[in-house]
Amino acid sequence: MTDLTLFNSLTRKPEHFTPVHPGEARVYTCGPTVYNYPHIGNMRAYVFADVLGRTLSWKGYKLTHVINITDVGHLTDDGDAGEDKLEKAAAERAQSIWDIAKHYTEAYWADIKALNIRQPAHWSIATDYIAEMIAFAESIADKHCYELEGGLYFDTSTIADYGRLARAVTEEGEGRIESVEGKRHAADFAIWRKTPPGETRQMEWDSPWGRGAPGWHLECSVMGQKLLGFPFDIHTGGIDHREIHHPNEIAQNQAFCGCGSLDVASHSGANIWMHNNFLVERSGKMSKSSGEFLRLQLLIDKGYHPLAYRLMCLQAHYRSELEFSWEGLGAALTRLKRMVMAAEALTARLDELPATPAGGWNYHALRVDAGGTLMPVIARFDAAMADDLGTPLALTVLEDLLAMKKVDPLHKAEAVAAMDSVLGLGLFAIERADLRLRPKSATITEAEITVALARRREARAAKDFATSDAIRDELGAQGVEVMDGDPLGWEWKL
RNA sequence: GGCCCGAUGGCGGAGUGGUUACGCAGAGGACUGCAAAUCCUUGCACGCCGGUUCGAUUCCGGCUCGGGCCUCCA
Repeated sequence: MTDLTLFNSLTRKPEHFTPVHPGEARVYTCGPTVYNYPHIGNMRAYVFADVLGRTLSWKGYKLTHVINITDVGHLTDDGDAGEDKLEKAAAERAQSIWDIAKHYTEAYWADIKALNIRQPAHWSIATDYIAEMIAFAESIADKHCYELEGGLYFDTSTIADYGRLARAVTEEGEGRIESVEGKRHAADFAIWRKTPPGETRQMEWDSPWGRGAPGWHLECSVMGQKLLGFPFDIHTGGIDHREIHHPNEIAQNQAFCGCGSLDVASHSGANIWMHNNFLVERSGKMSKSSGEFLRLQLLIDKGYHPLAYRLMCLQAHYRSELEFSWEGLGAALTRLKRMVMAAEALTARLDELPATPAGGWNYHALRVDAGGTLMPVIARFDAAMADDLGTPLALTVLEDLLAMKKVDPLHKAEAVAAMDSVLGLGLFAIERADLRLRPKSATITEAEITVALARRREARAAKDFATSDAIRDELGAQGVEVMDGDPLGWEWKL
């Protein structure tokens, strides 16, 4: 078994994974701010975090994964002149802020489920930790913070190596940020924001610095510390967080730990910081503020199975940008279909396999073919995943395995189940037929298709090919492709 | 303006100092009344200019182009 190597954004180097607590892996993932629907680019971050978690399980670690839900404190801009995203959404829709948060949290969870992302040990909701946030802030206030009209601010000059994760000093720049009056350094950020005099917010709490709400960066520090303890093993998030949010989170963690230098990585709160790159779309970046953005549900409405999108993510390395296109999604769907069909041939033997171990298959749990003929291919798969989550390569190994002839189907079924428990494509959970989603634009029902196909079968039996071809053309005009040699018989054309 | 990335076949996307994954699309074959689906086989690439080297797509420098961040974003 190959040692697990992960790329640490803090050192910008691949590092061997050594758990803080032997046999355990504790992972914190920056989750969504629930003021709007997640787009598919957002979801790439959770597919990545899920694959990381599954790989840690595969390596035999007992995983504790936390994903937070930000339902307060995230401003529309970082100049502190912005509004809270949740408050803004609530005002615009004349809804309770709690309803807004609930609605979008549930939409997010639906996407999580559709993408076969495993449930973390905790979904930590920011507003459940207000008291802890105040306590955390109090503990660092004297040494590292100062109070202004607007609230409590973190003085970034009080800690060493500020911004090291970002590899950039943002002190100067073009000065496009409207600076807050009295801030000592441009990079200083709000720990606690006071509600402006005369205003009332839907979400506000009393604190030693007045009635108000916590700063966005504070939440993650507090929930990570509370649920996983400092230092925990891995902190993940989108690459955008590498520049502002995570450096600020690290600064708070350093202050909390009473540590200075970042020479010891654990002083940042986590041993390894990992960031997934963006999903990009040629028409422009995936930005929520631009209005239009791609939701997973749109993909489904067009007839693509959500797991085709998961496969699309897995085809690229998490640290590479990934280009989204409908053609690319279609390619992933076709690839997934062929993998599912190859796996279907093995399902008859699944009952004979040992029960799936808690937490999924892992390298040590393989027993049917231990030391046997499939170990070389399993070792290749393991090496691919162990090398900083090499999913593109791991996929090719899985396909090699699926194509192998003359191997014991039972052994093969176990190996496929094991690899799939790492990649999470649900090869044994979905069937070829499940991939035939009905596009919303379809003008014909499945019942009508069945009737037409029955008529066509009669015509073919009577060797009346003119009629049978006419029926096929009619169906084709309605977006239905007839496939005589296929068990399904027909498919939607995308 | 500052900081940072990238440039691989038709598209997507790995990887490597010497034999360049893989997927989709394309081509040929099997099968089929035909077509599709499926299976098998297969053609096609490392931005430009220098340097290091026996040898560079891979290392170094420059150039061109593209992208990201320095407002919000995974």
